[in-house]
This record gives sequence, C-alpha cells and structure tokens, in this order.
Amino acid sequence: MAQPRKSTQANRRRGGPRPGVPGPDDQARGHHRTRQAHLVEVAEDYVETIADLLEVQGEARAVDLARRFGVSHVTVTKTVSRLQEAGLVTSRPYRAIFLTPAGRRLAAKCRHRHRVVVELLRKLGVREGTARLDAEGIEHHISSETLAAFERFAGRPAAPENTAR
Amino acid sequence: MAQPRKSTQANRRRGGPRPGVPGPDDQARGHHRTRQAHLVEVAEDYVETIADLLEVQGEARAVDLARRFGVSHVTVTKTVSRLQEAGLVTSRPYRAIFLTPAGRRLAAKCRHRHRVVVELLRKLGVREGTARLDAEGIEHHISSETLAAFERFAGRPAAPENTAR
DNA sequence: TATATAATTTAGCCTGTGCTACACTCGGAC
DNA sequence: GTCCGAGTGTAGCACAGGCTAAATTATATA
Repeated sequence: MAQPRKSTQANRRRGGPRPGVPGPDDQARGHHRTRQAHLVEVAEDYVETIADLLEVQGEARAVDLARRFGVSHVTVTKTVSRLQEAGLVTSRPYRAIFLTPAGRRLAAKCRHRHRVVVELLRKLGVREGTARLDAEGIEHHISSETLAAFERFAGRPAAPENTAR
Repeated sequence: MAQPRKSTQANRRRGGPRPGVPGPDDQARGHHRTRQAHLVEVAEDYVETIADLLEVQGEARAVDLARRFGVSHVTVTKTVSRLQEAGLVTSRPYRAIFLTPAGRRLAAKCRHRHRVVVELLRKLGVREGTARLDAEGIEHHISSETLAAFERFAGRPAAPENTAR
C-alpha cells in the first residue's frame, strides 16, 4: 500500500533529481493566466464586439451581445456592469452600451491583433471560416513579441505556392 | 436623450441593414467556448502537467501541481476530483495522482499539439521562452485543421530565406 | 392615446475556481 | 516507539459567469 512513495518524497525534500523540468516558478508564471487573465479575455471579447456593433448599427444593445456570445442577456448585463466599473464601457439604464476612450483603445488593439492572426492562419493555408473561429481563441494569448513575428510573416510575399497574395 | 435609437431598433425588428456583420449565429458558435471550453482547457493543462510529472519524478502530487500552476493545493484537489469524475485521472486519499488511459491519450494529444505550436512560433522567429509561454495559451484554441497547417509549416523547408532548415 | 412587444432590470440560484484556516496522515528521523 | 513536518483533506468564504422567472421600461403602431 506504499510502494512508489519512499524514494520520491525523500528526493523532493532533499532537492533530488529534477532533470529537465521547466522549474516550478516560471511554469507557474505561465499558467497563472488561468484565472486573472480570463477576465482580460472577456473584456477583450466584449469591447471588440461592442466596437463592431457600434460601427455596423450605431449602437450596441445587451441583446445583440447576448446573441453574439450565445449567452443570456442577463449574463451580458452583469459582465457589462463589471466592464463599466473597469472603465471600459458606459451604459445607462435602458440605453445602449458605448465604449469609453480606454475601451476604444483596447478594441482597436484587439481588432488589429485579430486581423493579424487571421491573416497568418490564412497564409498557412487555413480556410477562412476556421481561421476566424480559431483566431478568436488564439488572439488573447499572443505576446507582443509573437504578434510582431506574425506581422512580419503575414505582411510578406508569403509562402511559395500562395504567391497570389 | 434618445438620439441614435429610433432608427436602429426598428431596423433590428424588421431585419434591417446588417451589412457585413458575421451573423449572430456563427459568431455565437465561436464564442460559446467561453465557458464550456474553459473546463476543457483546465483538463488539458492538468493532464499535460501530470504526464510531465509522472515522467520526470514517477508520480504527481497535488503539491507539485499547485506549484506548477501557482495556485493553492486546495484548488488542485478540487479540480483533480472533478477530473477524476470525468475519468481522466485516478487518485486515492493521501496518495499520488495518476492518469487513466483516457487521460494518457489526452495528454499525448496535448503534448504533440503543444510541441507543434512551439515549433511554429520558433520558425516565425519568436524566442524560445516566449514561444513556450505563448504556446501554453494558444494550444487550447487550435482546431485540427489549423494544427495540420501548423505541422505543414513547421515541418517544412520553411520560408524562402530560412532555406537552411 | 393606448397598447402590444421587445428590451432591460432585478432577484435568486448553480457551478467553477480561487483563497485561508485548521485537522489529519504518513514517512522518516530521533 | 514517538514525534515532526510535509503533504492532504475539509470547512467555509468570495467572486465570475452561467441560468430562469418575474417585474419594469421604451418604442412603434394601431
């Protein structure tokens, strides 16, 4: 009932064999996004979508966002009020939702990043629809360094066969 | 106090001008990951890390996972018990955590995907450390089609100038 | 003007993921 | 054989982000 235990626990305690493990700390830094960063993702998705709606139909309503995100309007309302506290959007009772300057800045940044990701995927041969879908998930996890790399690649003559541009 | 409203609501009701909007439904499909898929992400992160630990030190303990993820052991315990219910891991009180066959399969898949993403980023000129960090976020959001595209690119003579391979 | 309908708000519930504090086991060392 | 400390478990809290149901408001139209 206590087979594979002995050695390892002692090892850990004495700082035993930890060959090529990434190391507890920098791994933690990477994964620490798990919770905190999720809030950022949500914020980014919202401001991006709100910006879209504002552009297309002049205003963004909770019900529009709910349809876009596939959630109930109640969920949207709660999230929007959090974003309002964060200073990204403005909303008054029974009125549409608009972006603050900070919200507009964030939206612009997200949009650009989103476009870059889509273009990269397209250049790699991913179909339009899939590219858009995947980009929505990927875009939130791209550092500025990676974004720059994507821009370099996407903004180029591209791969041999896709010379069509 | 009610300027930009009149027209738009009427428009929406009558199915008015919705120029190039992605359309409520397919957008929703894309964003619907927001909640449900987060569970998948967590599961993937856990099995991947557990697989790592098993390989390196023969067993995975809650405290190791907690250190890796930068969370408390309590959080790990709760998540692990959920994963156990999902049939991905096994764990007995005061004992180490192991993977079920399903967990091993998932871990293998994630690992491969992770490696592909890192390689792609490297080929695009992203530094090793950044590539690993970004890959952790990106890997959960790439479809099989995109994965295939990444593999094609990462496993090829690469771009014109990088003909070194 | 009155009313019907769509949108919004509010209240209340659930689950996931995080925490601290405290109790308990297990294994190794004395 | 006991005891100490690291690792685990449990209780209880907070908050994000889902939901339904019921009440309220705004707008367009009859």
